[in-house]
Amino acid sequence: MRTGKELSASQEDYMEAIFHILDEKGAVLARDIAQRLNVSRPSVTGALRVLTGCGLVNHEPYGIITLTELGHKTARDIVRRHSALRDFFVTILEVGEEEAESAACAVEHCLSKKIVDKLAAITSRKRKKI
Amino acid sequence: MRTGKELSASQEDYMEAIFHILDEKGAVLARDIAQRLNVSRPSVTGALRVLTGCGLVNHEPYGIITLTELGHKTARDIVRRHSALRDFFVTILEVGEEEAESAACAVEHCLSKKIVDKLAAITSRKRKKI
DNA sequence: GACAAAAGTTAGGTAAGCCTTACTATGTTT
DNA sequence: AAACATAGTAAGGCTTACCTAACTTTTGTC
Repeated sequence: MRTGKELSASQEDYMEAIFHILDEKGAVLARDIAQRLNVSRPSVTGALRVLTGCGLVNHEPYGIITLTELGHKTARDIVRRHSALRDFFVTILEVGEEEAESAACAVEHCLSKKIVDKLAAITSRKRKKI
Repeated sequence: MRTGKELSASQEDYMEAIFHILDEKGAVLARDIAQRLNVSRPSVTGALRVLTGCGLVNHEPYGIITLTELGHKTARDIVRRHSALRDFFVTILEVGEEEAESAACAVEHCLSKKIVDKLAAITSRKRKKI
């Protein structure tokens, strides 16, 4: 188990997907992940193995897919970061929803928590003022 | 010549390096690029071939290295984007120079011109006020 | 102009990270 | 127990971006 290792962009995408599917359906099938990420099932299997190895996901072959406590925290952070960025782009930069979303996707994997937090602070300051 | 193709992050780094070396020394050796990017000379040869193919660089084997008009414009944009981001991080987010620099490096390859321009506008607005 | 040093190129290889198709295994449902 | 949906494995491919070793070209110096 390589806990603590930095996740790659695509690994973060998998975490994000699992988090959302869990949220929306209550249970996660590998198939759902594949569909959501536009990826083949074997790719999902591979990703799950790695994420399980990192201590983020609970998963045994043919078993159910859940997030560990650490995984849940991690995924929530990733999702928050994503939202914070999208909100910043929409609220502060005033770009369209769609562009904001894709910019958030692109950037979310390369900014530190510190910087994202500062961006979020700017967004919420403006929201309070208005 | 695949003009118009998006550059990868490392290709942008090469462009940036060439631009800076040209600016500082007036002429570019593959060696200088290698040194600056911490890369082997063969890697530079390969990158130059691709960038030449994209119509950004003028270079024939054993010949001098220059930027095409398009290449110059492209490189200048990349450099501007980099500076704009670093300035935004320093001036608006108030993070340290070093962190700002590395965040700029990380993000510069994934944000649209439009968004970077908006960030730059925020920076210059604040600078005028203060 | 010869020749050594410096610069550049070629050839061949590694590694990470993705992805795929085709096949096999499991497990659930009737 | 058969059939069907779902999951996993095996085997392999592609791309990007590097590397080293060895060779070629250019350049600078006597």
